[in-house]
Amino acid sequence: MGRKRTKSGKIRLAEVAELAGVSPITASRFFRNPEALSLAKRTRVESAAKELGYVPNLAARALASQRTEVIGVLIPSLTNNVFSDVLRGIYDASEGNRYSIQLSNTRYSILQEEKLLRLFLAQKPAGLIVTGIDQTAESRAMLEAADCPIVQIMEIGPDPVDMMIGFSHYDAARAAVAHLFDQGRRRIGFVGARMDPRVQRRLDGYVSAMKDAALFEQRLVVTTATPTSVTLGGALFADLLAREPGLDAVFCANDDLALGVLFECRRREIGVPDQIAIVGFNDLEFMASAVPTLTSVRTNRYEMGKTAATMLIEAIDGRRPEQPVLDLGFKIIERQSSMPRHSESRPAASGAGATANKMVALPSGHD
Amino acid sequence: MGRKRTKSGKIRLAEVAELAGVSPITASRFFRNPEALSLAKRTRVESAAKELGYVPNLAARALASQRTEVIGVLIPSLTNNVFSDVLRGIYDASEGNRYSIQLSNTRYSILQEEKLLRLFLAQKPAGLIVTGIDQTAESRAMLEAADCPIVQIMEIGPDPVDMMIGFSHYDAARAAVAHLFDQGRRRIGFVGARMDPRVQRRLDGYVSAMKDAALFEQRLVVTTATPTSVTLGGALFADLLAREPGLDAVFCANDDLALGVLFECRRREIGVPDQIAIVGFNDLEFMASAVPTLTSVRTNRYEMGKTAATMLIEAIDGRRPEQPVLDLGFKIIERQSSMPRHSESRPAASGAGATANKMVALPSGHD
DNA sequence: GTCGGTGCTGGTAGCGCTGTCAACGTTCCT
DNA sequence: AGGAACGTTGACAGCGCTACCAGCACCGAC
Repeated sequence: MGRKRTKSGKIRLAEVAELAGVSPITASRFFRNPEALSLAKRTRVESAAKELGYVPNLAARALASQRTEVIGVLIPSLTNNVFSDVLRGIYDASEGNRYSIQLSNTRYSILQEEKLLRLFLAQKPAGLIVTGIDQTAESRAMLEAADCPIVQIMEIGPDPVDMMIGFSHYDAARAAVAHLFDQGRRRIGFVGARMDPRVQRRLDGYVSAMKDAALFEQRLVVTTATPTSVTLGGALFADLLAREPGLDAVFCANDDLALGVLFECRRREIGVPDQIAIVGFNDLEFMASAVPTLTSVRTNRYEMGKTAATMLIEAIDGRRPEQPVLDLGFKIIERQSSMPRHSESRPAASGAGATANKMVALPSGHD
Repeated sequence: MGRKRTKSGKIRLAEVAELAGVSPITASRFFRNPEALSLAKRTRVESAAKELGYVPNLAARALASQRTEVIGVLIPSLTNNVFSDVLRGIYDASEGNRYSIQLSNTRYSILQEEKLLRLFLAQKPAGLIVTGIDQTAESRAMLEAADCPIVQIMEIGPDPVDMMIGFSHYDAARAAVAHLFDQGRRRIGFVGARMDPRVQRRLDGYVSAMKDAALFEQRLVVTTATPTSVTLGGALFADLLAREPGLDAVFCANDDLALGVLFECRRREIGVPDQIAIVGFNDLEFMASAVPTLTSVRTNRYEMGKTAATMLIEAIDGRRPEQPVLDLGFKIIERQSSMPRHSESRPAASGAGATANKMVALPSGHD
């Protein structure tokens, strides 16, 4: 392989123990439960380990202890910004403790998820983070039978496998539509892509809110199974507009689509919000910076990942949370794109950068 | 933990061997090197394994064989879109074979990188993917001494540790500036954030191109160590404009900044490209969809990740690539934002969505 | 003074798999 | 026909660590 072959710089636990003048078992305990040692031995082992640069062999530990210190994470996409925030939270929370993250991408396929789950479970993970609540029956059964704590993330539902953290996409969508009603909008379109279960529930929320107001029409809904993108937002909006020229607002299932809609409006010289209001979903960073600034539903993605991993680790360590289901909520961040029609839609020419920055500094979404 | 405790559904290799009527070693070989078995035994072991639902115990395998089937990946950011594309490539390439990805986030700190490297190396990974060429001396030494193939990604340099795949950020930046020269621009500003080594090399490329044309001035450069964002792009551009009102183009170190600049121009009613041309870097999806569409330097991020992982796995399996350093190149994707001044800057009102889509379908950047 | 409890420590015995090497049967060559 | 060469198989001996349980010292309680 062209690479040097080291003798595998093996410093074993036994060597540490020898240098410290204790038995290997005592040394082992030092790494797993230092409080169980007398102070004298603890310091002896500690300095011996440091002196030798000892690093435990995880494979041996896993084999002997019949469990790993791996947290399996199943997410449906690596591309979606939403998941990169969640992941960052998970990785941040797992830092500094002994657990390591094993990530797998289900690509929005519950069959793939089932396969990966089987793989994970076979290695006896310390814990599992899975996305959503729509598993196959088989997956569900495996999760129920799993001998480790499990957190379902991204949304909440009535029947948690174990723990659960997220928010109601249905309620969030209803709130977004209610906001548009408040702004005097009536003919509100829905634009959605990928149509995974969570987007579907956003659609359901939109439909129910529209029906409650007796404003629902099927032609107001444009969706596709295609993965989301900014460009796609523009294309779907074009479709929507062709079907319903009297449109006065669009609720987009995510922010990329919303940005695409905004660009398409600009292309067609449709005033935002004067002619059409736009509301996105997730409140990605650019929403506060667009012109006009774009209203969105803020979701606490980083916090979700971080809390999920923290809860999971606590549970692994035997400290189960008092509250296994956590609703992180959401927050409508009202910006220019959904202001009432007669308000001025464009900010003063200069100093607008400051305006955008001010939007970013709005009260954070931890509701 | 409130979870059922299974008896740990252990089907050992020995049981498979017994059912198949062979020795455990033969069964073991079946999973590692099936060609070494006679066809009869191979099928016997195969069906026995399937019948019992055998899943190998990776910990035991790692312990006995003194090596893992883990590929360590060190990247500086989980937030940055650029890395999510690279990661996706890496994960895609690692699918279907027996290697699993272990990801760690250095957060743009080479000290953190060194720490993580030490951690990884202690577990004897099968291979390593590290970002960039700017390691600490200590890290470099560890990499040199490592007993596994290593791929450095994201850029190429003169002194690979082992394998290397990327492109020259310096050349790419020079090409971007040359493109702006071609379009008749002279007072070209540079906007950069985070200023990690690769952004720094883009700046170096910009500076050298500007100096070659005797057009360089320090005040044309605005940078910050702050992490990048769309909003930040607007703010940095505002700074730049205050320093140099005669500006006629901006080269942005990434696309988020470029989008921020575009929005800021819109806010200030500065025509793009009539007054100011904008060029971004990476060619994220939204660049083709913005209004006007935004010129960018296309980089082959997904391919980079995928190829890196593929090369690495091949090398692990003993098939080292003939060419250990791979330059994936880049490509200037010329769009409206950098058209010459006198051309019409806005497309026809309708059908522009199609235009944007056409841009997306341009010949791919495999130079 | 003996007893049981508590805190700490150590010995024994694997966890499930694979590296090494020897041995076997078969084929091919001379 | 004999032997070497090859392909295939199996026995043995751990990999480095920890679970389990026993043992020791020391304590206070009866």
